[in-house]
Amino acid sequence: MAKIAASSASASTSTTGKLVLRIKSNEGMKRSLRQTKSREETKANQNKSKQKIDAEKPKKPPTAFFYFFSFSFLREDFRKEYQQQNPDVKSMRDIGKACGEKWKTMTYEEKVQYYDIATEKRAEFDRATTEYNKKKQNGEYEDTDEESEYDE
DNA sequence: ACTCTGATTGTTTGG
DNA sequence: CCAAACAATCAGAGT
Repeated sequence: MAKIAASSASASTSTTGKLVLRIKSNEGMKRSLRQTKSREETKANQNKSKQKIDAEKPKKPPTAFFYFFSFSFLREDFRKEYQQQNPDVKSMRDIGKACGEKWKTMTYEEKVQYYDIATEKRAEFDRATTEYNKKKQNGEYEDTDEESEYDE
């Protein structure tokens, strides 16, 4: 069973985006991602731009898994226990793997909790995107859409 | 000392 | 539809 039916509670919301559930062998997924975010943060820090600029494109909200991930870190039990079980483990990646594995083993009901949070967050993100789009319409940025071509 | 990388899955977005 | 990118976390490792 363990089949993640697309008819999830979050799916009921039927947000603007279409939820395409496709479970494929993503084994070959590329993991070489460039987490340039660190640089952005550092850069921002150097810039002393503590205030976040809403004008920027809204960043992608953390997924359910990420919430679970962060939550696990908040849970001292998890970290402590894991460290006790794996004293050799430095920390990050290994725990991530464990989390991922556990995540897959988690039941739908367990995951739905995080999914719900992620769904709500997505709604806000969607709203932010809309507002961002609106702002763009004001002609605030260089982002010249292809549709901006109209006779004059 | 400061900055980056590393790994996990899910969601986003563009072509 | 497919593929690539990017979201947070923290400590280790490199310069």
